Amino acid sequence: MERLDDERCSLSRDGARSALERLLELTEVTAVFVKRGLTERGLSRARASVLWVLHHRGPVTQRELSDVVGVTPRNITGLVDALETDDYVTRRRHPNDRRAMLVSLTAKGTETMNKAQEDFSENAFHLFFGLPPQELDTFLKVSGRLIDRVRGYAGACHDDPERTSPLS
Amino acid sequence: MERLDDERCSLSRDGARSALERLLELTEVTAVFVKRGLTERGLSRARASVLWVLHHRGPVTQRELSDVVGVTPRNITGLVDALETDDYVTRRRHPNDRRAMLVSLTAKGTETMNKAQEDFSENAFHLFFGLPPQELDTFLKVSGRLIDRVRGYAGACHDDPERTSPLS
DNA sequence: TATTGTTATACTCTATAACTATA
DNA sequence: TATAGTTATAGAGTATAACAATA
Repeated sequence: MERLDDERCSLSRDGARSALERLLELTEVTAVFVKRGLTERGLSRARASVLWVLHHRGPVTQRELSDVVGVTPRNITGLVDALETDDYVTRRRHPNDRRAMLVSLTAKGTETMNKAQEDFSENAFHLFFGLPPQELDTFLKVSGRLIDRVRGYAGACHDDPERTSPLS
Repeated sequence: MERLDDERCSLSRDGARSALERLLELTEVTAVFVKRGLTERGLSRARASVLWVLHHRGPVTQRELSDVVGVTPRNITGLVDALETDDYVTRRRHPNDRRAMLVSLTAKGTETMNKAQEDFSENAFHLFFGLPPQELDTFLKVSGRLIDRVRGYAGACHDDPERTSPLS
């Protein structure tokens, strides 16, 4: 914090490599952690993605689920089937378009997502508590920049901007 | 950088939540990026994990692959079958234990992993280039702390310390 | 014609359980 | 007995393709 950073182009090959290694490690442990939390609730990532979208957008058609979740309509049929069997969601016909199905959260589904959101906040607090605010700021700033860069040269093409769920 | 951080306990619920949201977004785009890179090489995550272990440990038994990669021996059989079909690895009998198989990289497998490692460094450099060194330091420091915390209260039990591959 | 959701089919990754051949 | 790897089987998630009902 004392050093003047007049060595701002000093990124070495090795430094870059170990930085990416650490980023991947962070990615890995986070993914394992998220998956573990979902498994404890009896949810897979794919099914949780569907619930997440329903929780934040309200009732939507399977077509929209397909677009937002990022899997084919065929797979949405399977995921909604499973979630319906477990009483997380219900299907009903769209009032204006008789081809389409409207998928909604049941009471159990809503309750599950509310609880999940509480636990999310709780976990977030424990995870970031005690970090010096300035370090947290820098972490968020760098994270944002990395996100932009990865998005940037990760194609800039077929990345659907609609897909913004933190679960998938 | 100028502010004295005498507000070091000021983490709000909202601040924590949005921090975790950003972390998950970073995790997500990184995972997508990694998967895309693997797909371009015709590799899945699971198969790449096996190649990664072989690249870093040399020929190992399927039992060891099972332990390190973190899937059942049955699945190692399947993954090695597929990698053998595609000429990435070969199987031979273990010289001292006729029950066991020794799995090794072929020339193609070695070449693939060398190229992957080059690309890894290349990507790392482009990803982190231009960041002020002090910001990068802070990012790595906070990342390390988050990794420790997630590992810490993500059970502290069934996390096998052998499983340290950045791919799985 | 185009779109919505489904049936049919297939591939990958994952797991458990039973079996074999060796230790 | 215990271990290494396999066969057998099952389930989840993914995909494409063909089809029915509707727009």
